[in-house]
Amino acid sequence: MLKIGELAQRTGISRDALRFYEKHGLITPTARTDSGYRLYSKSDVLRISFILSAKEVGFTLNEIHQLLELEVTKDDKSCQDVKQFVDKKIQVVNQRLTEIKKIKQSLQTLSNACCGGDEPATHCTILGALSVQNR
Amino acid sequence: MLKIGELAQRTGISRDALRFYEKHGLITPTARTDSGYRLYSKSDVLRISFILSAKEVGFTLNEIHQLLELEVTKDDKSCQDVKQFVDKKIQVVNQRLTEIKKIKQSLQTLSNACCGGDEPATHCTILGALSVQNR
DNA sequence: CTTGACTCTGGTCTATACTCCAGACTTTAT
DNA sequence: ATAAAGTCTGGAGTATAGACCAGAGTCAAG
Repeated sequence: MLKIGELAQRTGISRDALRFYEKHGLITPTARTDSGYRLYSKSDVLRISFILSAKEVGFTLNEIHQLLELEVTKDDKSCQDVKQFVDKKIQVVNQRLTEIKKIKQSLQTLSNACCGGDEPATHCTILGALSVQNR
Repeated sequence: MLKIGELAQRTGISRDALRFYEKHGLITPTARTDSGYRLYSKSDVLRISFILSAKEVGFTLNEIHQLLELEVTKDDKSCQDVKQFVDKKIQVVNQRLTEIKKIKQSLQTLSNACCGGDEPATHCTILGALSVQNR
């Protein structure tokens, strides 16, 4: 079990941020010491790394909270709800995937354009590179 | 040439946001009318759509500003700088791409897990699905 | 030629996601 | 056993990305 400082170091996020996430229901330490110190387990580490990944790609803490809350139960009705919610999120993720690939292409084109590259000079700004993609 | 309201409608972003972007140097209207109304051209529309894409995938306005400022000149030195900056960004984008693919996989696994799916019940939360990916 | 829709600048306000104290308690190292 | 380092709660402060409003000017239609 890790104390908050150790977890902070391991995940590269601040203690304050960890407490902030807790306050907003994204994570709860697995246990507390008698004196009230937070204790985090391996699954807490996994949870944090999910939060970081999701944040990285543009989900808000609120959305991440919703994702983490998802749990398919035996109840058919709630299952349908979850599936619907998840499928909507998959669409969002797909959209995001497309956008980021376009941006990557643009950056790549830009990187290749000069410094001995053989691309014409019109690619020499990000927008130039982008509009090449769009043709 | 479009007035601010028309551009807002076309891009789905508010007038206020457009003026905000202008204040922070992300975009400048191509022209102004004698009375001071902003006038936007086609390239402004392209610029906006780049800003939106980049925002979508998690770049801050500040980073987007840097991306838009990039311009490879004839000067070799500045060219090296630009290439270095862009290559760093490409790494970031690649990282983001990996993260988002992992998240997509997890969502997909979750979506398949129940409602008649044949995945075992351990996949029934996003973290369950994610840890399956990690195996 | 006026009324309603649009735009201008400048300013305040809000939500999100933290960061940074303060004052008190706990743990660790010497 | 005491000093330094770490942790606690609660609250104030900050950066980002706008939203919203006021008061004034502008434009298009009837």
